[in-house]
Amino acid sequence: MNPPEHDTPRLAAVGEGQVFEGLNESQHEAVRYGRGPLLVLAGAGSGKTRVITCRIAHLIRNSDVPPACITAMTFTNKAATEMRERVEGLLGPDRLGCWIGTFHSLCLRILRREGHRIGLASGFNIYDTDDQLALVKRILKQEALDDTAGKPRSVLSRISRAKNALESADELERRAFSPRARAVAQVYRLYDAALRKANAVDFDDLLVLTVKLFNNDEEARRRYSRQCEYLLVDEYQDTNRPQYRLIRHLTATHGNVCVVGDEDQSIYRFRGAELKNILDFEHDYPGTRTIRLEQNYRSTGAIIEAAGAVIANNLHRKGKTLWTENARGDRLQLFRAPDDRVEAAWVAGRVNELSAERTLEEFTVLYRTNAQSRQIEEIFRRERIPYQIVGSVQFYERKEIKDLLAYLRLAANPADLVSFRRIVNTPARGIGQTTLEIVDQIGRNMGMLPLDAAAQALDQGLLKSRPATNLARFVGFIADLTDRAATDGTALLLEHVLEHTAYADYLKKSYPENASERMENIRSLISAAVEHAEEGADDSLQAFLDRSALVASADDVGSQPGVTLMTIHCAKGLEFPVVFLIGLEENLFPHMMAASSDEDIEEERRLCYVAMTRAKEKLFLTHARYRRYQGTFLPNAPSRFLDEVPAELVRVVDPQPGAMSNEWRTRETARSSGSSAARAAARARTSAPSVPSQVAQPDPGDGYGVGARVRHPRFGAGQILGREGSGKNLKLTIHFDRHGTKKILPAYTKLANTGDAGDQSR
DNA sequence: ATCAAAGCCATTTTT
DNA sequence: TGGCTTTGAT
Repeated sequence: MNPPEHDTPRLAAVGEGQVFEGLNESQHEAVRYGRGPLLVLAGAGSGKTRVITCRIAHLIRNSDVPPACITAMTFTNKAATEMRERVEGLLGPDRLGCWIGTFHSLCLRILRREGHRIGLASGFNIYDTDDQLALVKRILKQEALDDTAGKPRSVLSRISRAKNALESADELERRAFSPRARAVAQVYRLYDAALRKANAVDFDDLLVLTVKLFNNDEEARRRYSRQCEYLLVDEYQDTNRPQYRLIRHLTATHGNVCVVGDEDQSIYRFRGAELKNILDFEHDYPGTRTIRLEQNYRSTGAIIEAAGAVIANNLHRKGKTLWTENARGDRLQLFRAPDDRVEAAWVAGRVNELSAERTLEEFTVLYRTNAQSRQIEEIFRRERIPYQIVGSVQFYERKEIKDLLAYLRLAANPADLVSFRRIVNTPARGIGQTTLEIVDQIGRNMGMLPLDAAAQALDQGLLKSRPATNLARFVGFIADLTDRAATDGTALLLEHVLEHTAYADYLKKSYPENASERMENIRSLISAAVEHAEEGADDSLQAFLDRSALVASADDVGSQPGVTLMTIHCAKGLEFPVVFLIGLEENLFPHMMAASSDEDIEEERRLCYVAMTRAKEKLFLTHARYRRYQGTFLPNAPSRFLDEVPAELVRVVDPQPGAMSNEWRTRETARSSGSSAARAAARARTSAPSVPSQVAQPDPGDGYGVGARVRHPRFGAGQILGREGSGKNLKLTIHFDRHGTKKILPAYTKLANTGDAGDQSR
């Protein structure tokens, strides 16, 4: 397994020193390690990108490995770009020759070349979630399965889960025991058939079909294993089953793979990431050398210690202890806000205070759910603090962009049913439901593609004259577009679509509020097309569409001036001098939906760990005792994660008595002094600060205090949100983890008290 | 065909 | 609470 030529790097190689410069001992070992499986457990801020890039440079420069045998896989384009640039920085501007890209782009490349071997037609389009959803909705409606299978979103997510488990529709059906599961399996089968018919693949398919190819085709497998003779995988903790299989296939002949990851930063379980991939790596690849990168170069000692104490509560980990030579730094600050407005105001106050000596770009506000950005945005606008929100609506998900691209996609692939449907009457051109139903009918009965079916309907004179003219014009336009695609560049095609459809007028009419903004987006799309052509790689329409499908966000983090607001998920891989982590409350973080299983709680804790380790110098934590959430104003106990931070690392800040928001004040005075909420608030203000959290609500003595966790014989675990009446008439509003919110009379139902969510001290 | 009212329902989302 | 989809009326 260890051919001698790669065992010892050649010392005489030019620039060897440069490749190794400044690496610590573990990093150095990881970079120089020869052939065979290598697991690099890289803690947050431990320089893992550096290790990967240096290793690639070292292989090429010092070990004479041909670049064509090196492949590095990442999850994001951003990571891939950064890696490519850094390797180029180390090796000089000469052409790299090795493959550095995302899993999806690698698979796409393979499928474009080899897809025919598994019956995939060339020129397929790639469907994103939007397109998938459109297809699922169609199927549900057509088959009248809406009621049985569930809502489109949930059906789609079940299908996706099955795909990520490498389960076919047949397999899903075999172990489907409820009518609903059977219906889902049926939709899955129809959905896959519809995809193939539309000559399209979804994101999951890119991976799944590549695995299928390698399952069936040994020759292809061998060919690509050669390109992956030195395989490096980034963020291994986030790989799902197809990705795992893919890596196994590609390394079956040589077992030569270097995976880099951190089990403590795995936060995509909900998308199929399997933590066991990294936990079992040593078992899967016997003879693995494991190297831990535990020195953190990013954060202060206090931050590292605090984050380490939190993550130590997880059981499912390999175990690492992050340390740093950096100064201890300030203590963390914890602000206990009475409500979410005060919380937001406090964040704004700290930003204003600290911005005397820092630029706004050094701050970030992190939250668990997108909805939490609202309060922050409001106060930032009021205080005139510039901010930027990252990751809410992706550029390529905008309607105007998707519309325009749909024209090109249909021109490139006339089978693309979803694109056809999307634009056949957008902008409105008098092609209505009735017309489309006729076309649909023909398409299904005669097995025709949408455009052909439309032509057929016209030929047979099945349409009234007005719709017929309109439809004929549309079909003609797409045909014209297809012709032009052979000669014109993408930018020109887009301009043509824009002009011919009078899309600008459509925008003005349909979206008077923000038509110009949307038009600007279209301009950006056209610029992207121009740039793409200028890069000179592959100017074909397909190459542009592929890129549009796989390149997610156009706007990069930090590209806009101001404070950055984003979810914790979006923050992964980033770092900021000052971090505000807000909304540290039970039900929110850890999120209600994740309260049911230990695995989910551990993932939430990892999320908390990721958030904390983004901070370089200052870390502020906040929780609100009351929060407006989904239209209601509810109490929440402080997050259990707060209890896990050692008290001596935290300075607790309680609000000024007068610092309550108006709404809070009116509530407080409106209620009688005996009201539990008012008492809780009073207690919150006067209580001595301590890190083990206070209960948000006083216990009324019967064990059914607001915030308490209870168990219902039929609905299972839940949390008390409110109470009315007393004695026999006591009525509780309980949110059940699995069955939603219900009103329960404890006099009639036996409720078991499972401990107060507010008091998590173990 | 188009628009307004009314119901509905809420995590996270690298590609 | 608000954003999205469905429904109903013109």
